[in-house]
Amino acid sequence: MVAGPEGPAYVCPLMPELPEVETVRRALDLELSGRRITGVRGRSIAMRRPLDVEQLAAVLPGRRLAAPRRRGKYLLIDLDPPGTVLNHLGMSGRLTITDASAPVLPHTHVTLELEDGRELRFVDPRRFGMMVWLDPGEETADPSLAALGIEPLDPGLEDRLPHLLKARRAPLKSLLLDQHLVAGVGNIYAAEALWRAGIRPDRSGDRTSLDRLTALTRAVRSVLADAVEQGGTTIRDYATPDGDFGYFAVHLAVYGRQGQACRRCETTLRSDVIGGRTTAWCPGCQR
DNA sequence: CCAGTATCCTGCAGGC
DNA sequence: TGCCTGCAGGATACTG
Repeated sequence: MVAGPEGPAYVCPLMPELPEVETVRRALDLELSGRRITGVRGRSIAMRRPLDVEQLAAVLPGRRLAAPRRRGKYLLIDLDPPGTVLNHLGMSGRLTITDASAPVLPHTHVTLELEDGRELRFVDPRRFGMMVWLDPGEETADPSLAALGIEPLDPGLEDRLPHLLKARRAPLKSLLLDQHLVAGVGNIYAAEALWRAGIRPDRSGDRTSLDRLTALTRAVRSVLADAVEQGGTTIRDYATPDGDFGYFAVHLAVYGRQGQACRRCETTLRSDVIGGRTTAWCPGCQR
């Protein structure tokens, strides 16, 4: 996150879910709050939502970055004079803070030039992410944001989520990934939360007791909170120049560990496709 | 409304 | 060695 003379500085790692986006948010807050944007470079392309560099270039220069916010996996970068850059990292998106002289990574779609000689760059090879401008007032009506469910680290999750899950027939794994119910859980932390709660990922919501759904809800919160804390550690230590950090610092129990022994019961972990997504789990202790 | 599937995109791993 | 295929995933459009 710090723009050293050597080059890139900060990046979001693989597959950004809530903890990773929160880590990026904190980095932007620490590094860029108050900085003025002096220019915008890039080329308009098709992304999750169309990337309109001409529009960004028309509105951003002259504005200052304020404290960024996060909603689910979305990053909202408020500016002054008011207006917001709404950003989603998709699954391969990165935001880097670098000196202007740093090498430009492939698939750098937008570069924001800052008054202090640094640059904020949006890099996203798979283009599943997005960066769009929201005029003041547009945020409340934005279709992406309006559809989002409960913010999982906010109070009230335990009161509401178990009942939402209980009302649905789909596999719990699929329900945790549904951003309309709870916003910010992705494939990795959904699998981890189910393992922590000892619940099979293919179990349907309505066939699970409220007590167990409450335990799952608490597991969702704890796995996200733990990962945020890990990211925070990484922030304090700063990222390696190539940005490889994040998941390596997190102790994953099941994701990517199929074929290996469960850390709780030694059973060999397996991997199944549930709701179209690869899901690692333990047939020994997830019931 | 709900559940399930296809789709976008590139990089990488595995097979031959 | 090199090409080809398939898979990975978040959000959303679509189908039944």
